[in-house]
Amino acid sequence: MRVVGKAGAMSPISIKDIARAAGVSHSTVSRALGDSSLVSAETKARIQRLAHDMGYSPDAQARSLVMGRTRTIGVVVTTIADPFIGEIVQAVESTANDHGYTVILVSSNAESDREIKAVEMLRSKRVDGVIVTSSRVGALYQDYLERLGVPVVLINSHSQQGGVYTFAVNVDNRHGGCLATEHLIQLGHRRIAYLTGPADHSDDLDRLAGYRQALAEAGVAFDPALVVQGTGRADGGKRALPVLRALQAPPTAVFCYNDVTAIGLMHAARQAGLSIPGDLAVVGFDDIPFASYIHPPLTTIAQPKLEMGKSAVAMMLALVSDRDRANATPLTRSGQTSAMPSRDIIVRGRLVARESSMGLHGGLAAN
Amino acid sequence: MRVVGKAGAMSPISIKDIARAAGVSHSTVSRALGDSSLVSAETKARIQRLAHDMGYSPDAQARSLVMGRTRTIGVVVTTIADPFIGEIVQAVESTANDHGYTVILVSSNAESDREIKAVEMLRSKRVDGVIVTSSRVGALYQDYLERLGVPVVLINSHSQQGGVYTFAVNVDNRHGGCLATEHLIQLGHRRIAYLTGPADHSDDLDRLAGYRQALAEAGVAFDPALVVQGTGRADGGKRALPVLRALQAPPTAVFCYNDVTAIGLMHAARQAGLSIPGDLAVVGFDDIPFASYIHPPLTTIAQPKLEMGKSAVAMMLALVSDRDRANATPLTRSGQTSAMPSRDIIVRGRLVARESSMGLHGGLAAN
DNA sequence: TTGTAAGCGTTATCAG
DNA sequence: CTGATAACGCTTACAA
Repeated sequence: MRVVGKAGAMSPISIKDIARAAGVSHSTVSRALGDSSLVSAETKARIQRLAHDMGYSPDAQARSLVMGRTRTIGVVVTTIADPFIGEIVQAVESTANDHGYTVILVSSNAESDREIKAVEMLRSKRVDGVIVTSSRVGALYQDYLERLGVPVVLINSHSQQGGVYTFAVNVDNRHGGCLATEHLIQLGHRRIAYLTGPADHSDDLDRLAGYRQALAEAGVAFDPALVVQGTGRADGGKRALPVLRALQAPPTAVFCYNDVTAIGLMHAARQAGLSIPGDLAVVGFDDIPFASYIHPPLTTIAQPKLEMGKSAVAMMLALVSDRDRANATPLTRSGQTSAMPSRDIIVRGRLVARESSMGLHGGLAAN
Repeated sequence: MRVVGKAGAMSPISIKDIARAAGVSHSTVSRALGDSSLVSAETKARIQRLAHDMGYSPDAQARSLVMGRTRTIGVVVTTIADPFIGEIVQAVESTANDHGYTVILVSSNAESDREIKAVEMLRSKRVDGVIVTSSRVGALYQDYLERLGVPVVLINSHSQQGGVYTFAVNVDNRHGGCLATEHLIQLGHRRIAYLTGPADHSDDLDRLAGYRQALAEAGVAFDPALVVQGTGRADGGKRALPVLRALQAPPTAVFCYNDVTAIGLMHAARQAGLSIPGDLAVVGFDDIPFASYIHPPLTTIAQPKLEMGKSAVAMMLALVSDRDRANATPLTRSGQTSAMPSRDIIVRGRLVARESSMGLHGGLAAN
């Protein structure tokens, strides 16, 4: 049974406390703890033991104050209660941790006042960099991010114009749109709708472009009536169904901006008595965890979320150490250095064919 | 067009810079910025203007160093790529932010080495408190948490024994288990299975207890064969199906530890050609966002996630300010103070009846 | 009302 | 190898 001692808010022990206990100066303790070669192996060992026994924990704030970096990155999301964002953040957080970095999480709910408040907070905390996920980064917001003076890496976010500090990791939306549409064409569909995400989202426009490209390559005429407005949320899919059915020549297949939209659409279709994929084949985008668990399992374009998170952190870290190195030689406008070959990383998604597009015994999956 | 100036890593401006520009001492600046009454309204305004114009941002670390608190809380989760946890964290993060607190997110993947690394990190960052979500807090882990010396609030987590600093917000699992089971009994089911979560999880045991209580109150005999082991993940539901079907007297309904398990079960059932709820009625627990979007929509016990997140933060903040106040009067073992009436908050879930238990025209939902 | 000085816990520079 | 000493940016007695 361990004696706990006074449970009150005792301030944690510092290197000075250890110094006193060890009969040395606090700088020697600092060196010993930092495994410096300027301390005799003997006293080093002694001090390290002592520090351990006394339950010493270095004060990251004090250290950061003098070191000029916090080993902390800010992660800004609209909401983490979104399965796709959740997976990205999970990847970001764990790779950051593996590299000794801590993550401060801020959610903005896509409200611009919260966004600027968030940035202000991160600035005060002196984060070494910021990663922004799945946001449409408006001009004002981007300006604030720029002024942070630290590297900013955008994941699947669109910014107005590239800024000095802004780098990005994006999925190849056009390619994904192509894959999805080609898949449906291959299954014999000719009237294929595209159910969009939120308006003015560049991801959405690129996926649409991929859709059109695939149609064109297959010699299928593009029909603007088949492009239906969604929201990027489940309700968008729900509300789109009646619109699709009201068309003179309704589609036999729908490519949706994302999985959540597709799920909303399928839900509504089912309630309307439509069979999927019999009456309507559906393809989503993202491959959220539940895509394979809904009924029918959703065909989708899988984004390599883990890879994207890792890449974003790697990019961030490269930028940070870059800046360290470049104290007298600041980043050039192009931001090119040996360690940082490019300011944009594009990763490709892959088609995950499931039953929502081809049924249990349909097309490619026949067995 | 704004001139950006040297893009290099210029250190941000400090109160000394402002002091120099304003022709006053840095302490006057500090006071002015802190809106102290010890500065003439005139100079105060002048300094505040200046600070704004110069783009000043206070250094939270320096401030924390002298103030002794960081206004930062650590949030530890197993993984945020879990819809339930995601929603809790969302609630925690936004309420914390509303109160001027920043959230450091750490995910442990339920690996004990990561858990202790996480705690060590939070300690170094000098967080004012820690909130732990949905973990089985093992003895070792809890010991580490205790030694942090800051308040710890557990959300839906079970700890071995209450420690000095450990407080909790929990859903009433027994009550939830009761609700779910009563619902199935009311629909006429008598052979009702319980599909468990991960082994040795107290949540699971309490839900089981609620299940048994409801059975007993309805005069239905408890059959141990109907308690089938799951994992808390979708695969648990999947693997449980054959076990359930192999029983001499298979159940007509299943209450699952959580929604994810229920979804895995329903998925498997569907592939096996069973109809839900016709062949098997299913009830989950949590009410994750997708519960209403799967097919059939899942009947479940909704946890008040927003309320739980808010309560946890409120509790945390109360504990923190408590400790502030109690510099000379440390917390007693009971931790009772005026502001903190109880060390445990229990919230009740509510039944959300959907089609997985009663079909479109079944029971209560008939219209 | 303002300035001076000390101190928070570190690291780093410079003598010894 | 080790110890003073300064510095990081801030708050806060204590003096003026």
